[in-house]
Amino acid sequence: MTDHYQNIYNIVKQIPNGRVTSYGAIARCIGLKSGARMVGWAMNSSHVIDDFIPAHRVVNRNGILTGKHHFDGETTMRQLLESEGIFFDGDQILDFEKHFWDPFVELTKED
DNA sequence: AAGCTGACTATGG
DNA sequence: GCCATAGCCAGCT
Repeated sequence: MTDHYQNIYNIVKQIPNGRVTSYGAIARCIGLKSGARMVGWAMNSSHVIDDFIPAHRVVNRNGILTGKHHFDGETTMRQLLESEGIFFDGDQILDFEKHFWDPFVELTKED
């Protein structure tokens, strides 16, 4: 396998517009024992690959934009999500559960 | 080679 | 509800 990285990217790329998920959710979804940190690390490396990775749709379990500093601007991540219809309280997503996109559901339904 | 850091999470005080 | 610890492990110095 191309390592868990490819799996992570695969999941993140499937996050629909206006939805978000957490690092831990992705990690567990692909059975990543390494923990959620590796997911974040993968995001950091996502800028090297050709695929577009909507990393702004990946936040921590609290719905907080912990990775905003890795974008062009400190508000880029938030503005991207706001443009997708997500509201914020500072750096925290409002109604996080409503916007939460569970990778398990997507992989389970598989229609 | 050894140590530090980090886009995390869970647990305990 | 905030602060400290611990588990996790890939990259960087």
